[in-house]
Amino acid sequence: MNLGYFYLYLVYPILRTHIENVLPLTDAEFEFIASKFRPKKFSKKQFLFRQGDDVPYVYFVASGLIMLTFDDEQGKQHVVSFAMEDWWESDYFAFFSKTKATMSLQCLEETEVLCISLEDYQTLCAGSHKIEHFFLEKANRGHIASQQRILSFITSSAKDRYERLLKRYPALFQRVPKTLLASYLGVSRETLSRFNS
Amino acid sequence: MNLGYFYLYLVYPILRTHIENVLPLTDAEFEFIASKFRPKKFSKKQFLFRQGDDVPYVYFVASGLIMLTFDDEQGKQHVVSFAMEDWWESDYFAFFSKTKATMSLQCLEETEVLCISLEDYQTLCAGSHKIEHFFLEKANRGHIASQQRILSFITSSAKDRYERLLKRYPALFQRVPKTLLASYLGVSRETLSRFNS
DNA sequence: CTAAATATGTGACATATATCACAAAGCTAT
DNA sequence: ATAGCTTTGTGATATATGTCACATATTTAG
Repeated sequence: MNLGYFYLYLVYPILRTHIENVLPLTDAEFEFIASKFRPKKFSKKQFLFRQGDDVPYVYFVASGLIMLTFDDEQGKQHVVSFAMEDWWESDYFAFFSKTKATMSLQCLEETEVLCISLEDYQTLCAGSHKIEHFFLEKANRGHIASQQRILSFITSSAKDRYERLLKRYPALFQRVPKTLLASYLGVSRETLSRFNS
Repeated sequence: MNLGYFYLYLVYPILRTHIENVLPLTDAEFEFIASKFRPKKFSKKQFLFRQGDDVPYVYFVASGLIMLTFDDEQGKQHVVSFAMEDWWESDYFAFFSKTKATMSLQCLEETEVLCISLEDYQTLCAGSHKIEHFFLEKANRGHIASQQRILSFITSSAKDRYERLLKRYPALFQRVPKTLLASYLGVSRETLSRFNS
């Protein structure tokens, strides 16, 4: 299979650049990796999967914006995380344990992803020390980022969390309705609105 | 080197059992792994490292109990996590990026650990596909656990978080002062005390 | 272009939690 | 056994945030 094939889809070079930020790859290595990823395109509001579904893939977001949400017993929706260009997302627990999703993954904009199944993920890791190392690196960074977010819940008021988010990801405030940002921050929409005054 | 050497320290079999919960190992493989870990013992209140120090190791807790804490600008201490028998802990960001610790790691009881340096960690991963896979598995589970905890901050009141913690880790309430549990839950000591009535 | 749906801002009030102060109980080291 | 430190509980009060209600602005679909 010719490497050129993958470049018909603009998403593949984005993945390659993303991986090579962590470690360099030969063309052959990338071709092997790319052969395990499938491109998919979703429209705004479409679900990649819903609570209760199987979780067939881990997703690499090449363009667009998606959110991971959890619906509680009272039917209230909570935003667990956003994922934009260059981020990985899934319900990792359900994906790895082959259980049903406890969360939903939904598009906030038209979004292009590259996705990989558990089987292909395992084949890839077994066949390439490098890519396994890359995924370890990503998992560690994800873990660290989560710990930072936990710390912000323990140490900061909602207003402080809001201001830090605004500073770090100003673009989010243009792209995401305030109701969802409020949910992500763990406050009511009304309280978040009042932070502006 | 004889495998028996490692078994002079009771901590090594604990590590082996722990790893074999994820994947089986031959004696030779475990010997290689064990050769990279050093046993250390700390007394109650002793610091494994403090905010501002280098973070020389990742720690596997064989016995005892430690906590990861963060001191904010006002000098207030916050508990980020507890780690008891069979858990891994460190300031992972500082460890991997070789920067100074943003958190402290301190013993709540006399504690025995096995620790590994970044250099040995990398040697281990480069030399054993299996152990790299094991660490990937751990990192993923850590990431998942953190996400669960974030979810509990977004969706639940302090009282609910308290009750869930009590149910899941009843032993903690015997082993850890309430002030520290309150900090871990992100509430004041007084509020936590009132949950009992 | 229009109607409906969605998103946002704000007042009034309820509730959860923090803070401060103090006393009692339990540990710890000599 | 004693003095001092740490831990815990609880009242009074302050503050942050949630909830409900409604008006207005903005976006979306036909």
